[in-house]
Amino acid sequence: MSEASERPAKRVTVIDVARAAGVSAGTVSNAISGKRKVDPETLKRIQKTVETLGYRPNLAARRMRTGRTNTIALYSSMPVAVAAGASKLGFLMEIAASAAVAALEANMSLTLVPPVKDPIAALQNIAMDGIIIVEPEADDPVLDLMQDIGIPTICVGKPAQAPCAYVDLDYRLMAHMLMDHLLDTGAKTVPLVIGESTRQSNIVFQDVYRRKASEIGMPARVVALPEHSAEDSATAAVLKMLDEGLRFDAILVPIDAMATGVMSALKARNLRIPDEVRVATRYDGVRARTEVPALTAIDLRLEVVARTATEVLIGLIDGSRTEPVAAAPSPQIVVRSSSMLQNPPTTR
Amino acid sequence: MSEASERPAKRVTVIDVARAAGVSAGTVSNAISGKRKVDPETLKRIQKTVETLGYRPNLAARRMRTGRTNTIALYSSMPVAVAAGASKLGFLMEIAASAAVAALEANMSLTLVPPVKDPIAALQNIAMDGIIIVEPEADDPVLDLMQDIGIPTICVGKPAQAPCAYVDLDYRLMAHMLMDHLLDTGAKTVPLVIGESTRQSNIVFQDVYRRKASEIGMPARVVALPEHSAEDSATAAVLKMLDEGLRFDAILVPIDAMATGVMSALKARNLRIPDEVRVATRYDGVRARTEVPALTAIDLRLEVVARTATEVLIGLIDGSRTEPVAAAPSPQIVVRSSSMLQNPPTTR
DNA sequence: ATCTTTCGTTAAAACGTTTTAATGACCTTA
DNA sequence: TAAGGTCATTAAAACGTTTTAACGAAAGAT
Repeated sequence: MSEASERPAKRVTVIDVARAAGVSAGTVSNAISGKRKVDPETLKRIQKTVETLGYRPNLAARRMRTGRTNTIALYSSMPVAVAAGASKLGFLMEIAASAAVAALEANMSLTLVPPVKDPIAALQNIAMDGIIIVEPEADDPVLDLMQDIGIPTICVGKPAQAPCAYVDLDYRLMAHMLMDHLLDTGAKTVPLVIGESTRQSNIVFQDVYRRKASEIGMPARVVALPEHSAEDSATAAVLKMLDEGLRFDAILVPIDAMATGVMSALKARNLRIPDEVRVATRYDGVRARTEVPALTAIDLRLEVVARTATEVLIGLIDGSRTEPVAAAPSPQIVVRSSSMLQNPPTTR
Repeated sequence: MSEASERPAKRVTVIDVARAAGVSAGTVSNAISGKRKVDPETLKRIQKTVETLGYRPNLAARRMRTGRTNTIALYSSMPVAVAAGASKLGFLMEIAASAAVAALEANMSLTLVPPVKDPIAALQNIAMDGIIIVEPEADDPVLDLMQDIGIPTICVGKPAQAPCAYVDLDYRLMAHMLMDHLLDTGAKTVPLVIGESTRQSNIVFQDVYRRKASEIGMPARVVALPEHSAEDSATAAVLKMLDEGLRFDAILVPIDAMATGVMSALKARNLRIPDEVRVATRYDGVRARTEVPALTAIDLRLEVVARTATEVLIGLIDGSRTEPVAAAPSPQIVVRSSSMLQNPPTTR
């Protein structure tokens, strides 16, 4: 309090400490970092001096010298409508929270790069040792850039480009779980409403869906929609289907914003959920839970995914890790009212 | 692609650019920053050289020289149970998303400091020009530290300490809105379940509650609980009240984790909500919305709050802003089933 | 024609740290 | 006692940028 009122002209540097402790700057550095051995006696003296002078290292100088920034960036290319959602929450932020904690435990900090118009420009002003890219697109320019300039990178969700570390989200398994669940409710006709971008999740869901459909002799009906106006275009698309006389007893809508749109359409045409139509989506986030009725979805185990990604990335940065592909935790299906029949069929 | 396979020994520096363009390093610096005037001819030449050489400034060096890090930190002291909640989402992340976007627009980046055991230690490793502190406690050590070392600081929610910039969340207004709403439903006895910490929101809610109670001649009943085990202790406390024969027809539970706990207790004793007991909480987050029945809560306008806080903070950092207290956006009450009567009383 | 301004540019200093190579002091071994 | 080896320490270099003060040339004022 008393000394806080003074406006101290100079910040205290390692040289000040050295002078006060009667040693050289190098020794102070060694004492603080513990990288080299220093006499216990002098060590104690230096520590005391650091304390009394209130020395706090200049991180920028340290970083310039060492070349390390102790920062990792978290980036997502998902359009805001999907990534941030109505309340700016969701998937990305769930990952951010866990990644930040994991990073802090390794004395790193996490910088957020939310979806903006020009992410490349934004990234130029962010110093980082590595980056986590969430759900990269097929030719994600940010991923390409990072590869080019040699920044350690890990993706959450397998990237289409070959050589990049990733933590898989196992969309294949998720697609199977959801499809099987819907079919278990006795559904015979199950369209797929999905994003039209080249994101890996879209591709895999579509692939699994088509295989399963042909396997059980169900006509495949895929509705691919733009992600930027996800909710509205989903509503429109489903209304169109219904008004053309197309009927179905379940519908799979991986992208939650689209699921919300689909629900609107179904309700607008007075279809009872789940009795007449069962609905399932992928990400068990706010949208899935607050929809009425609540949507069946999948617990992606994002805390585990984010922590794993962060730890692998730090391994890459340190150069200590050799195996860049980490196993994904098993997702869990969360069955909710949107697909929960009172009297489920006993056979498939 | 082709040149990416080489492992280039040296990174290209401002001196390389200068040499290639036939000017001095200083001129290159001026050309890039635009701080000083440089001949259009040379400017163009330098830009071209930067392009062909693929020069990317070393941010650490720049930061060391200028003393600016272009980073702001986002910190919350709230215990994890409240801040992160069951799904690690919520309040803090909602602020983070908006703040990050606002920061990026000013060429700053946002670093997350999630609640960990020793935030002071964590902060030591984070370089920042300023910090946003979310809901500081009465003698928040982080706030004190930042004040001491003179880092520009802004709080979201008015701090108890006097001299610090803040964006108010106007708890007073929120408390009034919620109390008035509950009383409007005809409630005669309305206990308050609240956190026992010295956080400003707790203090204000209690104050408003007591005034209003004495004003209308209602016996004030305040249950102050520890925040670290919010949900469980709220359940236990309410069960105890009920089992001691205490009755009430509404209950105000500002902290959403506690509201969840209160709901469990009410349901355990078979009290019908909202018919027998109305429930309201403050933050309209995942918990409020996913509770069954959904909880009446307040839209805090966090996107606006976060953006404002970020902009004010950047003003403080630049030294351009003189007025450190920004007006809070008006919160909106969101009435949900937990307090929505079929036949509301016509008079208070 | 000379004196002052303005303008674009530059060489050198400075930012605060870590690392390198060198220096003694002290101990061990022969 | 001399040679070799640790050990803790140090002076100086290096990291890559921005800023400062100085400079010459061109332009304007007297």
